[in-house]
Amino acid sequence: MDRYEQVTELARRRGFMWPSFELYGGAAGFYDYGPLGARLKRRIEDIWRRFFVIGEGFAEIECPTIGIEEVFRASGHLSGFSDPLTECKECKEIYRADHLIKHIVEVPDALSAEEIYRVIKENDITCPECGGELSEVYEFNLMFRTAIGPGNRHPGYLRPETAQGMFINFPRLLRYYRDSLPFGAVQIGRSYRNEISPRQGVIRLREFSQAEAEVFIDPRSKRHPRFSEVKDLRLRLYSREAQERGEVEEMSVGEAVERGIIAHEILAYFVARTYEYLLAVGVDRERLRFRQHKADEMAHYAADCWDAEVLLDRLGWIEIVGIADRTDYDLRSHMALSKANLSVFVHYPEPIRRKRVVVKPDMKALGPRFKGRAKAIADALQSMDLSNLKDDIIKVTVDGETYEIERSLVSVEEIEEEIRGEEVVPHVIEPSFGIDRILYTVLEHSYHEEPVEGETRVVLRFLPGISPVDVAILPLMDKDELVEPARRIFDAFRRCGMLAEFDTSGSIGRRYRRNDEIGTPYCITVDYQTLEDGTVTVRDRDTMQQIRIGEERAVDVIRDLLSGALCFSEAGAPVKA
RNA sequence: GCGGCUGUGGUCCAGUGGUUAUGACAUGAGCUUCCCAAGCUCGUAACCCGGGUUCGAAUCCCGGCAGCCGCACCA
Repeated sequence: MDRYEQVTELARRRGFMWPSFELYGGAAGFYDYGPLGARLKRRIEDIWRRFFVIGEGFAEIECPTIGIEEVFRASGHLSGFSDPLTECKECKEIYRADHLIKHIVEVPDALSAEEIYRVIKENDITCPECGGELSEVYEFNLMFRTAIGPGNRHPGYLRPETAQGMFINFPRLLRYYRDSLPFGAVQIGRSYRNEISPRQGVIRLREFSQAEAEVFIDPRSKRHPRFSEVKDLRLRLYSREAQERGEVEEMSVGEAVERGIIAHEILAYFVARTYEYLLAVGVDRERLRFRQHKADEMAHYAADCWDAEVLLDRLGWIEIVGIADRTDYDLRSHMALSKANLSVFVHYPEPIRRKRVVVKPDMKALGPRFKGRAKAIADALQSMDLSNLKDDIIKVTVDGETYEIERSLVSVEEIEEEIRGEEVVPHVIEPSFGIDRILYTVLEHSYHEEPVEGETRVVLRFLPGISPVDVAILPLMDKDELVEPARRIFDAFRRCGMLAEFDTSGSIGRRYRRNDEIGTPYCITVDYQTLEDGTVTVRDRDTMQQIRIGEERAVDVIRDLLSGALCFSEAGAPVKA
């Protein structure tokens, strides 16, 4: 059994996660989170909120998971998110149809399925494996399609990313942020991709959870005001050049920007915050690196892109976060299709005063004379170079026809104007997190086995605040005189909103092991001494050491231990082994 | 999707064309003043699904589903 198997087996058995629809034989690409997994996921998401919603001040929104066709036409998912496939009629092998005609057509991407099929036919292309005849080319789109309302007139698509919700709400968000850049909006939610063959448990799912931030910035400056907070963080970077050499470099974020390894401060800032977040949920620093996309693997619009990758036992280096500079691609696409103005008016610090020469056609005269064409002619006059306006008769050509205008009908004035700012289309920096992959990584990186008196102890070393259960309350034995005070303590925890478990079953040692296996950081045991002096023991998951504290302090001590305000060895009197 | 391997209680695994399908661990009840998976008693719990062959199928055959590995795919 390798680590992947051990972790997934534990996860299934103890209620973290398991394949969906097991009752009916299952369906690949779908996973359920059980009682512990759902809590763990919520905690991972809540820490994400602490970083990006609270820490960065990005507003969290929630949009439908079904989108209408226009959204995905603009985003490019309708055309670019599908692959043209063809199948060999003999050996049933499936090929990317566009790959088969690469040597004939320069840009196969531009062709429709029918056109690709025609090229295949005309060039007698056959199955590369067996030489058999190829089937018609069909589009396989990775988006799930459905119908909105009865009939098929309004197709809907399950969103393949949460990002579009932020883009299409840009005007509302901009108003919310009182018309000023930069600002960010985030969404945590489900996305859907109809993967051809999902594998590896929760690593490639057809329905998965993303946490995405879209940070709208002024494209004229890619500096970040809080860059100094992160510039000394040292990260493992696997840049394009480093990948050529095959070795990861460790350097500070500031150095990476100075040397031009990370494109700019803002991108680097979010790489750094991502690093801090991943450590905060329990990703192992030694098994984490940031890898830059190579030019050919980057989405065509992206200016630079860095993935956070983690090392997993069976699967190798896996992408768990992507941080991309999407430039203004998305907003411009939506502008083009929706005709809405998605730019922002940015004020200059000081208005710029500028002299300008303006051409003013005499519309009183031009209007009656040229009627419907007057506007076009006036526009043409205004866009003419001043040097052409010197003659007594000015010749203007509009739509192939030439008109003669007397010079007297055109006045030229020099005016001084004040320019207070300009319209910019914001660029977007997008940190995009795969929550399910992060959750699996946290499980695997937390998983430890250690020998204890000839037995193997399995411990999930979750960071405090991540573990699905905060504390377990255990009567030493299942006796009324011990159970009653233990219940009292248990209730106190519940009243304070902490996740406590109560367990009387089996020997005390067995219960400690059970809690180790699900990562409960502390166990409180009520024993016979509790009845005498009102103290209980607190046992630390990682060291298995114990201290004694007064029963009435239990809630406070555990809370402070979890928050890090208190250190275990100083929280109470040590218990002799 | 293709090819190979696999599918037995919650978990891991044994096994056979024929009565009531092994075992371990886990789990429930109980006993034991029990602090690191101890012991004892009793219990719960399984042959992936569908079809075929057969007097009889969990076992053989076919199909499906799922998992693993390889290929392809991975915006």
